[in-house]
Amino acid sequence: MVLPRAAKTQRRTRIQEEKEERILEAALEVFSASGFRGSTIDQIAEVAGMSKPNLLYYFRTKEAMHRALIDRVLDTWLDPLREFNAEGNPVAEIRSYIRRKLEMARDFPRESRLFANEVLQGAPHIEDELKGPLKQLVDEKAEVIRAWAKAGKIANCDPYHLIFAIWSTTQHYADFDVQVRAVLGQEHAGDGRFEDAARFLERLFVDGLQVRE
Amino acid sequence: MVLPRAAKTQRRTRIQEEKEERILEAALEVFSASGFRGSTIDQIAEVAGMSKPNLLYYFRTKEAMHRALIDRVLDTWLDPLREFNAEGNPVAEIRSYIRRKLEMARDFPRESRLFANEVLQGAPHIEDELKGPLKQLVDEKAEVIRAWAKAGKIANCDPYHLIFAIWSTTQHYADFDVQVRAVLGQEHAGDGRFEDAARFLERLFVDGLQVRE
DNA sequence: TGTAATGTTTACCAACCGGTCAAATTATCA
DNA sequence: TGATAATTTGACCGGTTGGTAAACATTACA
Repeated sequence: MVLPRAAKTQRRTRIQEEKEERILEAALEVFSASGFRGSTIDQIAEVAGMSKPNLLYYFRTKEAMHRALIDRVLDTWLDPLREFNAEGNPVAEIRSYIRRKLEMARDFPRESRLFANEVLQGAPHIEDELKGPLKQLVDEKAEVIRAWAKAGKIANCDPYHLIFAIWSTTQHYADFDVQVRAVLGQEHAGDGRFEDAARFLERLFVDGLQVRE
Repeated sequence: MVLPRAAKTQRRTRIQEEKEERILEAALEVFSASGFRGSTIDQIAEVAGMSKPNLLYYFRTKEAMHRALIDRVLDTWLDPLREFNAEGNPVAEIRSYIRRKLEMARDFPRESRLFANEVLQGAPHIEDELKGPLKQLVDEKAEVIRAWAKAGKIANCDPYHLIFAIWSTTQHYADFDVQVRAVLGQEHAGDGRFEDAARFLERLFVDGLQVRE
């Protein structure tokens, strides 16, 4: 009998886990570099070191691979925002949020580009995630920031646009890496630009959010 | 005789100008939404209301269309940075730069996404522009900012990362529009988010760059 | 060990895609 | 107006792409 995909939902064998892992890793590599439409199953198969039909044995369609990848990565991607703590010191919380986001841009640029590609092209596959879990989480943290501002702990500012500003400035170093490198030139070959960025951004946001007399 | 593309370089007829205009407009629409690889000539042809071979009569290849589009748009896109004036008041200059960039994100989001798509996927077609004209312009303006900082007119900060921060925060509202809308929800249906963003960003950068005692 | 389920591959298909060609149509201008 | 050049189109081509069918190989397990 051939009931591969149906059986999978019941119990996963060692082989299944290994292969699905390898496929998703390869899919991340390819999708993040070329976007959904720009990527081909053959490319992913080659990176994964498997044949195309073999990939399609584990994921019925290209879309299914993409979806599985999104689902797996989205949670991790939002972790830094989740750690945002209402009880902590506001300035320290914002500072460490920036730092964590920058570390992710440095260490997981493919994940960042995966979402950037997706959102840039109208988010055809993740609309629900944006309007659901993402919005919910941001609403919650925005409320925290608003409370801080009301209590006079930080300057009065629009919490949503603050979050957007932190997202955009930090993810910029992953998504637009080529541009950043091109502008900075050869002398910033290593990871030094991330430290420079951290210094600049922490200062910008901390000073920019200081309560003005 | 059929010498279409050769003749074009000598003098352009009314029809040629009109059609090339229509094609590039359609190309902007399609390329900005799907990236280079994700776009097809058929899509562009349909948007332009012309047949595919007709398009290829004016632009020999898909790449030629893309290149012509990039060349046409890049100059306009860098205009706000060019207007950055060394003689002006530093805070006012930065403030109006932010404002102009935000206006462009609002009024020309397709142009922004065109470049975002390109850079995100490794800038395969605009590498030269990034390392040449763009870097040159940024170097020049970075020097201006550095001089301001040295003269104590603004806080001491890395001028390159300041420019990156302004780019990323403003272009975010064009490139990640879907996400911004999803998070803000229906209540921000109109262009109000741009005014909120302007208020927030101007204040963030102005206060963040104030000279600290 | 045998056998049924799981995993892999080869060969293939229909749709799509970038691009060509030659014929047909339209504009230009002497 | 007529001839010549410029423009437009339909038919087509070879290569690619997402996906399938079925034969073959391997694993798990009674």
